[in-house]
Amino acid sequence: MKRKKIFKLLQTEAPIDKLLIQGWVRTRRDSKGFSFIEVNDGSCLKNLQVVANESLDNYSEIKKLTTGSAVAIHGKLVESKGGGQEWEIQAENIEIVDLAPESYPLQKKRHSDEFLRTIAHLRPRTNKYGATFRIRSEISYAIHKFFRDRGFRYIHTPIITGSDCEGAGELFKVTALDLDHLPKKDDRTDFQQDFFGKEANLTVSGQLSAEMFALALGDVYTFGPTFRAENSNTRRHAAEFWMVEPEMAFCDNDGNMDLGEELVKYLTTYALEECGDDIELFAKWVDKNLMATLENTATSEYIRLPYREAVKILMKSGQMFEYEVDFGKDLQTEHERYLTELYFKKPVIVYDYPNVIKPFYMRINDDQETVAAMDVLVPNIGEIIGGSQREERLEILEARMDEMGMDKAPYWWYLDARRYGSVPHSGFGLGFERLLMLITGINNIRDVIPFPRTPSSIEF
RNA sequence: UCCCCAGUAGCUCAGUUGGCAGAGCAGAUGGCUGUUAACCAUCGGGUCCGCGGUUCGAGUCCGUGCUGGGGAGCCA
Repeated sequence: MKRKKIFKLLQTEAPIDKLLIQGWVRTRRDSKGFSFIEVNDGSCLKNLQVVANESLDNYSEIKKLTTGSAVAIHGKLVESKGGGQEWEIQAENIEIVDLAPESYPLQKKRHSDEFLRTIAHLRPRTNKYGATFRIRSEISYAIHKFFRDRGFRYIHTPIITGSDCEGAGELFKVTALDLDHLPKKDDRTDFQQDFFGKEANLTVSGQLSAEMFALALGDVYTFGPTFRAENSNTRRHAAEFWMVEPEMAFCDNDGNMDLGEELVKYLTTYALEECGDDIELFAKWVDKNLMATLENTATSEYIRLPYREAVKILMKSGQMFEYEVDFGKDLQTEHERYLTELYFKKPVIVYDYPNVIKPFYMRINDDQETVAAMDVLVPNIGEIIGGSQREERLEILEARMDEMGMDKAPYWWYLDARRYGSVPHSGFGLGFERLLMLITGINNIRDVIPFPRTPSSIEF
C-alpha cells in the first residue's frame, strides 16, 4: 500500500477505511488501555494523532516509542472523539521502523536557534525549521512561476568562471593543482598548468552571462548559487547563497524598478496565500509584527527616491549618524534603516547613485556623475535587491573601464555585445535568503539555509 | 577584520560580598487518566569551555586561547 501524506489526510471530508501513513513520532501520551501517538511526516506543520489500542499485539513495544522514532501505521481515519483535532487514525498495525534511543537531541519543547545550528542535520524535524524549508521550496517554485508567466527564460549561467567578473568581493579559487607542490613561473603560481589553463573562481554573479542571453532571448533570469569569500560575520551574510538575477533587453531603469517591486510583492503575496499554516507559526513564535510587515510589503507602493534626495533627507533628519552623509559616499546600514524603518516605514527604492561608488557596467546618466543604479531596501533586512541599467554604449563603457584601470582583454566578449546590435537593457540581483528572512521574520541567514556556510564553519 | 556580550546537567537557565553545584524540562521506574508541550511520585545525571595565575579556598577575581551570539565594515 502506498503511504498517504498527512497534509492530504487533514483535508479529507469523510472517514477512510484503510490507509498507511509513515513518519516520525513527535510525542506519545499514554492512557488507560491505549496510547496517543503524534506522528509527523514532514508534509505539513501539523501532526496526525494515532490511537493505539492495547489490543495491538506489539502494544508493549508501542508504549516504549520515543520522540524521533520512525513508524509505519496501517489503520482507518476516523473522526476524533477528543477535542483539539478533527481527524485521528485508529491504528490496526503499528510497525516500529526504527526506535530512536534516549540520546535523540530534539525534545518536545523549544530549543534555541544556536543549539539547533549545531545539529543542522536534525533541525528540519522541528516545527520551525520544517516550516522554513517548506517555505523555501514553495518560494523557489513561485520565482520560476513569476518569470515563466511573464515570458522570461531560465538560463543556467556558469558556476565556475574564468574572470573575477565585476570585481565584486573576494573570490573562492577553483583549482586542480596540488596545493602542496604548486608549479611556479617567475615566482608566481603558473596557472597555465592548471585544469583550465588559467585562474578560475566560483561565480559571484551570473549577471554578465545573463546579459548575453537577454540580448538573444529578450527576457531571461538566473536562479542559482553564488559564492563570496568575504570574511563577513553578520546575520545577513553567508559564503554560499542563492541569487535571482533577471535581465531584460529593451528595458530602462524604470522598468527595472517596476519589475523588482512587482517580484517582491508577488513572492510575499504567494507566501501569504500558499504557505498559510507555516507563516502563521512564524507570526506567532518568531516575529509578532510579521503579518503587518508582509501586508505592508505586499500592498504598499514602494517609495522611489533618487540618491540625491535620500542624502538631503538624511542630512535634514537631525539624527546622530556614526557615518557622515555626503554626495559620493555610499549609504550605510544606519542610513538605510532610518529611511525604511523611521522615515518612510516601508520599502524604499533608491536610484541614480554616484558613479564613483558603483561598478563599471552601470549606465552613466546624462548628468555624467550618477549611474542608473537602483537598490530595493526593506525594513529590518536592508538591501534585498541591487541592480541597474547596463551601459550599452561601447565607447562610454570602454572609457569607464580605462578610468577604473581595468584590463579590457578578458572582457572581449562582454564588449562584443556592445558591438553587435547593442540595446538598452537592465537587470538586478535578488538575495534569495534575504527574501526568505523577510517572509519568515527569521533574523539570521544561517537559519534559512539547510546547511549554511560562513567563515570557519562548514560542518555538515 | 574591528567593537561588545556569553560559555554551569542531554536542553533552557539560576548561582548573593570568593566558602559543600541548583531548578524546570528531558531520561529511567511506578501510578493515574480520550490525552493535547498530558498529569503525580521516586531515581539517576556535572572536566562549571581549555590553559595559566591570585587566594587558606575560584563556577565567581585576573591573564590568555577556543567556541557561540550581537553590532559595524564589505555586500545580496
